[in-house]
Amino acid sequence: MISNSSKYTIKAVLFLAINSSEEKKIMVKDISEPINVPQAYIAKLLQELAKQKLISSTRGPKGGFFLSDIDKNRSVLDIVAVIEGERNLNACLLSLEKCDKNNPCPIHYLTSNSRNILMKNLKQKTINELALDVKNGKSSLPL
Amino acid sequence: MISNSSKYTIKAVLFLAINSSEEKKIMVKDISEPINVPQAYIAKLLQELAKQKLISSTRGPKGGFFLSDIDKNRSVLDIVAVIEGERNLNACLLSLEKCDKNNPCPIHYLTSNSRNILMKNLKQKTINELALDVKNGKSSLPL
DNA sequence: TCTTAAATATGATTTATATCATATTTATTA
DNA sequence: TAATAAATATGATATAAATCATATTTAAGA
Repeated sequence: MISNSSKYTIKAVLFLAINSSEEKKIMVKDISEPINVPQAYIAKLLQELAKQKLISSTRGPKGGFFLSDIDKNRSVLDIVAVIEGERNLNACLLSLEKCDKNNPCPIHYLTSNSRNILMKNLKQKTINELALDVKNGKSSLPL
Repeated sequence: MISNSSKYTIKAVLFLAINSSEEKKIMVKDISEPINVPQAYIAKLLQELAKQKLISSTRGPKGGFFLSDIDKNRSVLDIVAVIEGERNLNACLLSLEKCDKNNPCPIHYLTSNSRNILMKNLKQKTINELALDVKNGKSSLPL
């Protein structure tokens, strides 16, 4: 359900939230090293996010990636959804076929509450809040 | 975190729980078709479960797979753990590195409660209970 | 004890995901 | 406006997961 790509992406976006701003753009090579993800790989992921307007970027000298205020107020789910695609996110963790309350598969009730909680959490939390947690020592890097 | 293989395996084991017994063994080919999983693939998964003593089997004519009473009282988690391996199960859904309450990663609290609930559910529910749900119309096949 | 029907063991192939490489476009600055 | 430094676009390669193929072992029954 959640791929490595999503994890890498969250790392990178969180790094941008903590370290970048409109005035302080960061190059791919200066992101990949501290978050410990291959440069070419995270570049591809960040490019996709930029294309989807979830993060910001400019080309050329002095260019790089950064988060605008709008970007920082995106939810973690927004990020994950772009990487995973909506369909994968909406599939149950374990569930066998399309199923719902009216027509539950045998393990629907083993997975649905867990899944709903995860989705709610990811939807409520903004990138900015994640960054604040780190700054306040509530959670810790290195990633 | 949870692979296709686990889903297929749950389908097959549940099918066995409903349809097999010590006296009524079922061949791979008669399992793969109704649960809609390639024969050679589900064969490999069932063989692994048999090796780990989570399901029962005998070779030769009149042979096949079946669930003993002990098998039926295994938890869903027991099955999934064999297929996924313990390490993958214990990794957070999204989490970045090894993290826990004392040293939470930035998204630890977005994922841990969801994960704990899933694990608890999978651990509590037995194969037999799943089969009963189907028989009582609480959940529905086809898988 | 021979034949047959089943699981088992092993490994090959395919497909998807992750990773790497490179040419192109764009923005800055001299 | 030329040189440079960055993202972007595209596609190639490597690795892992899923799927397929086949030879071997075991048990039943004639």
